[in-house]
This record gives sequence, C-alpha cells and structure tokens, in this order.
Amino acid sequence: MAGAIRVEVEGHGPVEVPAGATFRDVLAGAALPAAADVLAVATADGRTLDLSAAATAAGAARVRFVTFDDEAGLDVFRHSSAHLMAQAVTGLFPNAKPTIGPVVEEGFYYDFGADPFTPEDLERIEARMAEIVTQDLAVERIELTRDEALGLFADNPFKVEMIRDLPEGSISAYRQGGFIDLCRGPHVPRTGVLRAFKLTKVAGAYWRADARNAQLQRIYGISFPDAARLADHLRRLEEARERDHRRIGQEMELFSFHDEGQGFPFWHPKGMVLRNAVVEYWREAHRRYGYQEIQTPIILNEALWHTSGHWDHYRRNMYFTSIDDVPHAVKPMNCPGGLLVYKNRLHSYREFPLKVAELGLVHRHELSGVLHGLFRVRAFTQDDAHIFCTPEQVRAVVEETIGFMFEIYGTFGFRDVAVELSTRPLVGTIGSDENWANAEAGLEGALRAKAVEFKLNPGDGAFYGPKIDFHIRDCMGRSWQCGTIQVDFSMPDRFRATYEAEDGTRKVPVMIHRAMLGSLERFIGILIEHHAGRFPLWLNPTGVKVLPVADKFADYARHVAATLAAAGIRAEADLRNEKLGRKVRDAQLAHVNYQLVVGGREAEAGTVAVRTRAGEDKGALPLAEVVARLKEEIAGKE
RNA sequence: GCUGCUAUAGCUCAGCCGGUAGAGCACCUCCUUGGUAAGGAGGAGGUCGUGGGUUCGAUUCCCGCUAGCAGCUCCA
Repeated sequence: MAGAIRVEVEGHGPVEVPAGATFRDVLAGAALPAAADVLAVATADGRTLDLSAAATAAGAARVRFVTFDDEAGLDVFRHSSAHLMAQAVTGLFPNAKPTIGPVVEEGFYYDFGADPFTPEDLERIEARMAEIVTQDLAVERIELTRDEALGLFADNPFKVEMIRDLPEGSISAYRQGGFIDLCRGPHVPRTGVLRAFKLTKVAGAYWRADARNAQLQRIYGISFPDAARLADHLRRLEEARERDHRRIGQEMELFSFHDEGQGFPFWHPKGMVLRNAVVEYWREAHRRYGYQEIQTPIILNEALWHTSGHWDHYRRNMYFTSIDDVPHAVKPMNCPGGLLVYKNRLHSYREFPLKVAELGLVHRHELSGVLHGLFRVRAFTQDDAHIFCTPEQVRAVVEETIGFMFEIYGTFGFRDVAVELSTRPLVGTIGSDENWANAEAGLEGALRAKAVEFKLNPGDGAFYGPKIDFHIRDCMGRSWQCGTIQVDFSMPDRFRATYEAEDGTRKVPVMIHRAMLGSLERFIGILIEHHAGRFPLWLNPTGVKVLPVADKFADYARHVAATLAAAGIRAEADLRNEKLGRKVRDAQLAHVNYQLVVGGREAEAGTVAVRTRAGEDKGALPLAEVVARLKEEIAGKE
C-alpha cells in the first residue's frame, strides 16, 4: 500500500492505515471489542491525543486506546465534562465568562467570571447539559493562530490574557455545536458519551488563585460513563456524610465544640468513656513494652522555647502568656519538657534504651479556616514517647517500635498500614554525616528486618533527622498519617543532655521521638468514622442496654444492669415508660452492641433475651453466661 | 487567614412583600403495662448569634463583628 502508515496498537498488534488516516481509522482497523468506549489515544511517549488526530502524529507509532477506566481516559472524560458544563452555563448565562476548567481528584470544576450561582441555577445547568448530551454533538479540534484566537475570544478578558501567554503555533480550541472553548485538549469524540454527571457544589475562587485578582464562581461536578457508576459514587458520598464524626459525636453525646473556645473540643461523659478505653489499652500496652510514663506542664517559661528552637521555628503556631510579668509559652510539643525530666539526674548507658511516654496536651494555633471537628483542632493530646539510646541501639529500638505500632493499629481494626521512610534533606540539616548514615541505616534496616514494605522519600526528612511515617487506611479507603518515628540529633544537643557511657565518658544520647495514634482526638475521630459509631464492645460507651418489657420488671432490669456493671461491662437499663419496640429501636439507633430484653419469663429463670446489633435474636440465656461471654469479648478486644 | 454560604427552641428545620415566631424530634406530666425498629393526650421551652444603621416599627432590609459549613496545589 503506497504511503501506508503502520501503527502498533497495544494489546492488539500492528494496524496499517492509509496516509492521512486518523486514529479513528486505526481504531476501526484494530477492531477492538470495546471500541465504542474508547475516548482517546495514549502515545508511547506519554501524550494523550484525540481520536481525530492524524495517525502520523509524533510519537504515535506505538499507541494505546484509552477508556474511562484508564487514568488518561478518565482525565479526558472529566475535562470534556467541564466543557459540557461550560457550554450549558454560557448558553443559560450569556454574560458568564469561562476561564479555566481542569480535572481534579474528585471530578472537575470550571471557574466563571459571573454572578454567584444558586442551587436552582445548578439544576438548570444540569438540565441543559443533559440536552447537549442527547444531541450527541461532535467535538472538533481547531488549530488557531494567536490573532485568530484573540479575535475569537475578544469578549472574554480571561481567555485573552491566557492567549497572550501562549506560544504562537500551539494554540487550539475545541468546538461542540455553537460552543467554542480555548483548550489544549484532548477531548472525547462526541458529547453523547458524557452520559452521567452531577454538579456537586459552587464555591468562590480567584482568577489565577490570587486573592488580589477578580472573584470567580467555581462550579464543581463529577461525571461517569453510566448512571450506575454515578449512583455508586453518590452513595459513597452519602455514606461518608453519615459517618461524619461531628454528627455522630453530637448524636452519641461524645463531645462538643463551643463558641467560647474555637477549635477546643469539650469531652462529654460518653466521649470520656470511649477516650479512656483507648487510653487504658494504650497504657497497658506501653507497660508491656517497658515504657515509663511522665506528664510535663502545659505552660513553661519562654526561655525553654528559645533553647529548644521552637521560638525560632514554630513561634507563629504558639500561644504566649506571662506569669508575674515573666514571659511563658503554652507548649506546642512535649519534647522540651521531656528533656527537663531526663536531665533531672545523670543517666547511665545501662538504663538504655530509656523509653518515656507522655500523653501530652499540646496547643497549636491553626488557621481558623482549617479547623475541622476532631480532625483539626487547636488543642490535642499527643501519644508521645521519647526514647533515649546509644547510636548502636537505634536499629533495635526502631524495630521494636515498628512491631508495637502494627500491634496497636491491628487492635483498633486497622490492618492496612502504609509506611514511608524519609531521608536526609540536601541542605540545611544539622548532625554529622556519621550520625545521619547510622540513623538512616538503622531505620531502613529495621524496616527490612520486619519485612515491612515502605515507600522511600529521599530528602523528605526533618532538618534534625530521618523519620518513618505510618499511614492507616480506614474502611472508606481514606488514608490517615498517624504514627511517626523520628530520630533527633538536635534536641539532646541543644539541651546538653548526656549519659555516662561504658568507658566512663559523658556522651550525648540519641533521642527518638515517637507517636502512634498521633493526636488522641483526631484518632478518635478516625475511629468514629471507621466504625460509623458502631464501636466494638470494648470501646463502645454504651455496649449493653437492658430493656424491661414493662415497668414491673424494672427491678430485675436494674439487677441485670448492676450485675453487668460489676463485671466491668458498660450497661444501662432503659427504664422509660415506653413499649419494647420503641426501646429496641432507640437502642439500635444508639449503636448498642447488645440489647438484653427482660420480662416475666427472664426474671423467673434468671436469664436475659439477647438481641445483637445486627438484629440477631439469640434467645434467652442465663445471665451468668452472658456476663462471661461479654467479658471475654471485651478482653479479646474483638 | 482569604472567598462564598449559613446562624430562629436541646436537635433538625419552616417563617412570603418589615407589624416582636412555628413544626417534628427530644424534655416534663398524665393515660397506657406493653415481648423485639416510633402507643396516646397535655405541657413547658425562644433577647430570632452579636453590635450598629435604615424605619413609626427589624427575626425579616443594610453594615461591622463572632462562630459554623464548604472551598482555597490543580493553569486554556
């Protein structure tokens, strides 16, 4: 075939098409089973092109056809969705000036120079978008000179500004029906494939993300090739809303926030029961691992923070006060206090590794706009620990800590843990080359010894030492950084902390900072959302409710509740003047693990009728047996 | 911090064009004494976030403040 082109199609093989053919022809020649789903083409050199592009395009000798399920295809799909929205918006609001409309992690957005949109406007825009999809307009690429582009977008100052910044010869636009948008592309071939979409929110934004520039109106949306996937996505969003720990915290009376203390959580009795259950387990585990526990003051002389370096590096996040006219600061971290405890007497290498834990309440000034329930607060309790050891002990200490970390996460039901190792930054570090090499080798060696898979972040360590971070994944697939192990060459030196070594000389110990849950408050927020308030028995503030079927069995119900409480089981009797059905319903909504129904038969036989949170009716069981089984379940932290 | 939206009973919310407020749930009392997801009746409960302005009169309109919510890397 004269002038034929040969294109290697991934997953298919070579396809020959005549000169001047487009990828659409290549696709037809390849006869792929999912040809109708193909949105664009990805070249071997990493570019994505339109199906209408010439098959001779640079780097296109090897290509892959991409669909929505392909990352490149997803981007094209969402970007075309943004154009679809812009077409609808400009159709309904002729004065709206489209600016930019990129793809983001959760869908896409488009910023318009326009008056604010109302929720009703969004509905109209969605309806117009649906019409355009039905019309199944062809999406065409148009190459433009700068002058042509300036002429075409003369009425849109934002586009004009963008065109001025673009190099001549690489300016393009896309047309679908009567709508033309300046765009690099690529795009889906026809509007008809953009079947399922939802405009999710409106927000203010600035031109070029600069608050000094014009205020724009941003509309966010999400789109899918079919309604089922959109419905699935919306259902997941709804589920996340239902799991919102702020809502559950209010409903289950765990904690509250008040105007009088922005970003400062108030713990209620039920929340304290949950929190204490976490802390009791934490203490028990730390005792097992040979930790000692200390507590250091919240307010300390400002001079300490000069010594520690926080005044230089962290001042803008700290709160200051004065006592008898002497400047003091509220602690944002626990280590300086911990070092004062360490320095209170001479230490010997024989005590090492010295593991000192502190549930330390720290205060940090966070910007008001970033506060978010328990996830981002201004006062929180770090489950901190400082481990003092010799350089030789680093690896063993880290190895033990990694094992401890996984044990703790596993107990709370987090088995998917991602680990990252961050090493020495290129510039601005303190500590000797030898120290860094030893510490990095210790951290990495420990990870390998524990056969932990990890991601290496070269140069991402702190200026004072390398670190390992731990991210737990919750049941919604969200990742949370909680744990950290950081080697610190700075602090012991600044505080002139020493120990007496085997050879009788005074040496500076290695200090390892370590947190597992991170912030107790935030971790409890994560727990709430992970479990959607349906806590395991050992954590649930109200694990058991005793439900008498009528008032006359209140005494027996009280007896049952008291028996459970005496055995360390958190139980309440529902003695309200309500019917059983109502009590069952309320107990269910309160996420109680077990409902124990008691009436004449049970009172007579000394039994309780057990109903589980899953709605299972276990029938009447002897009270003593139930107590034993629940105690076992609590002990096992199931 | 910035932008937008919001602020009415303990909670969730309604309240038109300006004439000092309403529902459901929760709470209290009474009736009902019931066997596995809401029994009935009655009652109490609000300085309409806060400070100003406009007005004869402001929960309502305007401005400031405070707080809450969302967004604030994403470059045609």
